[in-house]
Amino acid sequence: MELTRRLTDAAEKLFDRYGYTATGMDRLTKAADMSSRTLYKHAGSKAQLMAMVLSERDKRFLCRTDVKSVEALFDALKDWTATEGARGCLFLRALGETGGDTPEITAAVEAHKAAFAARIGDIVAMDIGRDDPLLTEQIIVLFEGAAHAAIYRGNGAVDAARVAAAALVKAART
Amino acid sequence: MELTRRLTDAAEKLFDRYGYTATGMDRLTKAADMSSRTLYKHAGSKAQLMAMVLSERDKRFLCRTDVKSVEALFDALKDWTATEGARGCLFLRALGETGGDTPEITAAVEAHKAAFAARIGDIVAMDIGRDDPLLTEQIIVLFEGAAHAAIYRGNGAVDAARVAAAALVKAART
DNA sequence: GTAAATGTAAAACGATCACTTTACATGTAG
DNA sequence: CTACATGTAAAGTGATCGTTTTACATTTAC
Repeated sequence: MELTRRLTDAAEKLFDRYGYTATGMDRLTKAADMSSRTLYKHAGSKAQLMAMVLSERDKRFLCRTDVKSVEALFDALKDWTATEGARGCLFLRALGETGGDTPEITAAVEAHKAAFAARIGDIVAMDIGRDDPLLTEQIIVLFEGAAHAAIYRGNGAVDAARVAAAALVKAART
Repeated sequence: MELTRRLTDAAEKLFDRYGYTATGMDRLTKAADMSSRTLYKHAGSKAQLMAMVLSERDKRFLCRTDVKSVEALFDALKDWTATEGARGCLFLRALGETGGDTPEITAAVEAHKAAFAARIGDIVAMDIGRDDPLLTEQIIVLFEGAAHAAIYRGNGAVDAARVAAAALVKAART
């Protein structure tokens, strides 16, 4: 549906820019250019709308990080922040704003983070030719850290993360 | 003032647990056991209250990370999450919830992150005997990443970060 | 031709928001 | 004795919250 896509696209921008709780439904209806009746017919509730937004974002993230090396992963992160800005992980922010008390949101965050961790594990395995749980955890930490440190440190944080990741990968390969 | 401390302590817990925007003033007055009149006399506004909370938290953070080595830094992080839980950086969460549009909060976050980066720089310098901007940036990223990945990966994220940090420090020392 | 589906605009819902005010109690300093 | 500072409880401020409803227009399908 074109309407649903228009809604989730507008909602993602507003939630990301102003926060989930601080974004009111009237602002959402205006941005998506639809009546509140239609919004509720398509989304059900504000929490479900956020869950839809997170699900779309998860898909987009997995597309953008469909890469074969750890270095390419951090290039992808740099692309992301360049095109969409660096405001931290929208999933963790939504979880924090709702205290984990909103089931739809909590479920969407858990699904994304599981997929994210699996994706990193795959990239690490492709890069060094075998599974490596510790290196995977370290790359997860470096990626998450770069995404959040970039908020106040800028691109330098992503660069530092990539260099660190490359050193760890090199050490793991030998 | 004992009252002010009682207020900021209660507010920090509520903001951390439920989020800044989702925490109402009546919940705050009840938790601090004071009238709203007294709350406003001491805090001025909700945004100023959050700024006070962040300022207190900044002090506590700097006390807890008054260490001399990078390894001790990650031990301190593990202590922190063990005693206070892992819900991500309250400063970045407050910034995200307000979209950077609340001056008192934005200022408190910037002050803390500047102090944090300086602290990491000091620890790195003490550990390897000289300044190292790249290593400092990498430790910032690892610390920030461990704090956020710990939300969904648990203590393993902090352990992985410490091991990675130790390897980077060792490489920088030789 | 008519009924269902899908949309709009706009009013109304009760609840809650951050914040202020009124009215009153208490201790304390000049 | 008085005056002020500091606190409480509770009602009231207008605005905004997420959500539902009413009333009506348009398109699609049998």
